[in-house]
Amino acid sequence: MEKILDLISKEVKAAFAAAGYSEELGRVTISNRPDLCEYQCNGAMAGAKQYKKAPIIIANEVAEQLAGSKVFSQADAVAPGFLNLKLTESFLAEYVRGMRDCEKFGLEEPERKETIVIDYGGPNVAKPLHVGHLRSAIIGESVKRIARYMGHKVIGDIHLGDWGLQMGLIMTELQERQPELVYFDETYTGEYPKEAPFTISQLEEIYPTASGKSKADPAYKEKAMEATYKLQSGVRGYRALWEQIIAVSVSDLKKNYANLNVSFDLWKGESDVHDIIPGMVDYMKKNGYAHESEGALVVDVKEETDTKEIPPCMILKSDGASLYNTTDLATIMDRMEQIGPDEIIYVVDKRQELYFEQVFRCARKTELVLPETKLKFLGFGTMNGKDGKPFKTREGGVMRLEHLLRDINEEMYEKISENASMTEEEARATAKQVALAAVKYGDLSNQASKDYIFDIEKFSSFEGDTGPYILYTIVRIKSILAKYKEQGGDAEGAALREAGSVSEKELTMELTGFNAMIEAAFAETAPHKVCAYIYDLANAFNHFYHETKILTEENAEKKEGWIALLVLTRDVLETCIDLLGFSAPERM
RNA sequence: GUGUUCGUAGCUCAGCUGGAUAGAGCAACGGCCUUCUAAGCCGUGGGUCGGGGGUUCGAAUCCCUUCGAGCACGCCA
Repeated sequence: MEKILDLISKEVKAAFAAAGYSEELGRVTISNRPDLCEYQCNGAMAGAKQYKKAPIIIANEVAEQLAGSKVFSQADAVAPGFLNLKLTESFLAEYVRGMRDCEKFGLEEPERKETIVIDYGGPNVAKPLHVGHLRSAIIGESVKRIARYMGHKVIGDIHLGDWGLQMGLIMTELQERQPELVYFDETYTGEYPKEAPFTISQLEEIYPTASGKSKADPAYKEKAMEATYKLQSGVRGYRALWEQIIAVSVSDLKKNYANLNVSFDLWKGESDVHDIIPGMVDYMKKNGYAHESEGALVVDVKEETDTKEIPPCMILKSDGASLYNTTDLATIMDRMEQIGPDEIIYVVDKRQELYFEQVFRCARKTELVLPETKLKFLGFGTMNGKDGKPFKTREGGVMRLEHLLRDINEEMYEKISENASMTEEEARATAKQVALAAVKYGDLSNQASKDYIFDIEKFSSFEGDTGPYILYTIVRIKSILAKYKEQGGDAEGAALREAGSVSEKELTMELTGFNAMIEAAFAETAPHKVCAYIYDLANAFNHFYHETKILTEENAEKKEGWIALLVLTRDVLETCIDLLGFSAPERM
C-alpha cells in the first residue's frame, strides 16, 4: 500500500499543478499544530519567491482546487501561507480497511530483496556475558527483526571470540590443574572423552585466573602462547579440548541469549576464518595492496577528502602474527564467498568507529567486497549508571548479565504479586516477560548511538514512557476483546467503520503511520522510532479508551467498529513489540 | 594536538532532510474509579533549544565561531 502521506501529497500536488504551480510544492506533512489541522502543506511559502506572488494567494488558489475533494473535509489557506488539511472520515476508513486486509498492515515489499548480514553479540568464549554485551544483543536483535519484517533476507551472526591467546590461557591453566588429562598427552591416539572435564562456572573462573597469572609471570605467558600456537597449528589434543570449551561455553551462551529472547542464525567465530587468512594476506601482497611499514604489513586507507590523517589498516603485526583486523577482513571475505550479502551491518560499541572505518576502506580497496556492497557501522553508546558513569555493581565490578536480569525479574515479581491475583507460577512468568520489556524498551527508546543512563527504577516503573506501559495497554485491549468474545462476539471478523469521534479518528490516523514508520526505522537502523511510534499509539488508544465505553455500547454496529479498531491496534502493537524483541502477557 | 559525537524544562530524553505557540516522561501541584484493568486519563506550573555571528520570508534544525563534556587516534579487541 502506498503510504498515506504519499497518497495525500499526490492529491495536493495535483491541486498545485491545476492551479499552475510546480507539483513539487505539494508535499504534505503531519501537522505540527494538531489544534488547527491534521496535515499541512507549506509549499505555497516555498513557491512564493519563484512565482513572485504572496504565499497566501498561492495557498488560496490551491485550496480552491481542493474544494469538493473526496480526501479532504477541510483544506484551508491560512496566513502567511499554510495549507491546513483535514481528512474525510470515509477516506481514512478506506485506508485503514486496506491496511487491515494487507499482509503487513500496508507495508510494501522492498523493490529488491537484499541479503543482509548483521554482526552482533560478539561474546567471548569462556567469559560470562556482562552488561557490555547487553546493548549489542538488544539493538542487533531488533535491527535484525525490522530488516526481516521489511522483507529482506537477514542473517544474524554472533561472531564469537573463540580464538587466540585467551584460548591458550585457559588451556594452560587447565593443564596446571589437571596435568593428567589425555588432551595434553601428545602420544595419545585414542578417542577423547565426550564429557568435558570442567563446567561453565569453572571455565568462567579459570580465565581471569589465567589472565592474572600471565601478567605476573612471563614463563606462564610463554606457555599460554605455546598452547595457543599448538591449538592454531592443529595439535589433536588441543583441538579436542578447545572443542569442549566451545561446546560448554556455547550452550551456556545460548541459554543466556534465550533469556533475552535473542537468537542467532550463525554461530561463527574468529576460528572459522583462521585457515583462509594466509591466502588473503598473499592476495593482498601480490596485488600490491599491502606493504611493509615499521615492520608490520599494512594497507593504506587514506583518502583525499579526509579531514584528518587516517592511520593505515594493519594486516600483520611486526612479529608476523595476525590481529583483529586480519580476522575481521577474513570474515568479510568469507561472508562474501559463502553468503554474498548486499550489506553487512556491525552492531558494535561506537568507540570502535575509526577502527571499522579502516577495515571497511581496506575491504573496498582490496576488492574483498563489491563496489556496491554496503558496509554499515552501527555504533552504540555506553550504558551508564545513575551517576552518569559506566554501569557497575555496587562493589564497583562488572555486572554479569545474568545477575542483572535476575535482580530485575525479582523486583518485577514483587511488584506484580502486590497487584494481581495470580498463581506464583504465572506471576513469575509474567514478571519475566514484563522485566524483559522494561529493559529492552528502556534501551531501545534511546537513540542507539548515544550513551544512556540505565535506570532500572525508571524502566520498570509502571508509569510513563516505559515497556510496562506499552504492555499494559496491550493487556487492556486483550481483556476487552476477551470479554467481547465471552459475550458471543466475533472480534477478529469485526468490520471497521468510519470514525465517529475525535479520539477515535486520532487513533485511526496514528495507525495509518505504521508503514512509513517501519520504512524509516529500517532505513535509519533506528529501533527507537518503533518505540516512539508505539508510545504515541498507546497514548492515542488510552485516550480513546477513557472516552469510550465499548462493551456497554447499545448500537451494535458502532460497537463492532470499535472492536475492529481494537483488534487492529492490538495487532499493530504486538507486531511492533515483536520487532523490538519482547512480547505481551494475557494479563498483568 | 588532530578528529569526532554531543550540549533542548530541576532530572531522563524526543524533535534536527528548515515552517505556525519547541514536545514527552519523571519529579511538583490539582482533578477523575458503583461503569471494559486508576500500571490509566484530564489539567496547572516549569525553556535566552550552551554563548555569539551568518544564510533565509522563516533556524533547536543549515554554515562559521566560541565555551563545555564524552570518545577515538598502527602492532589491544
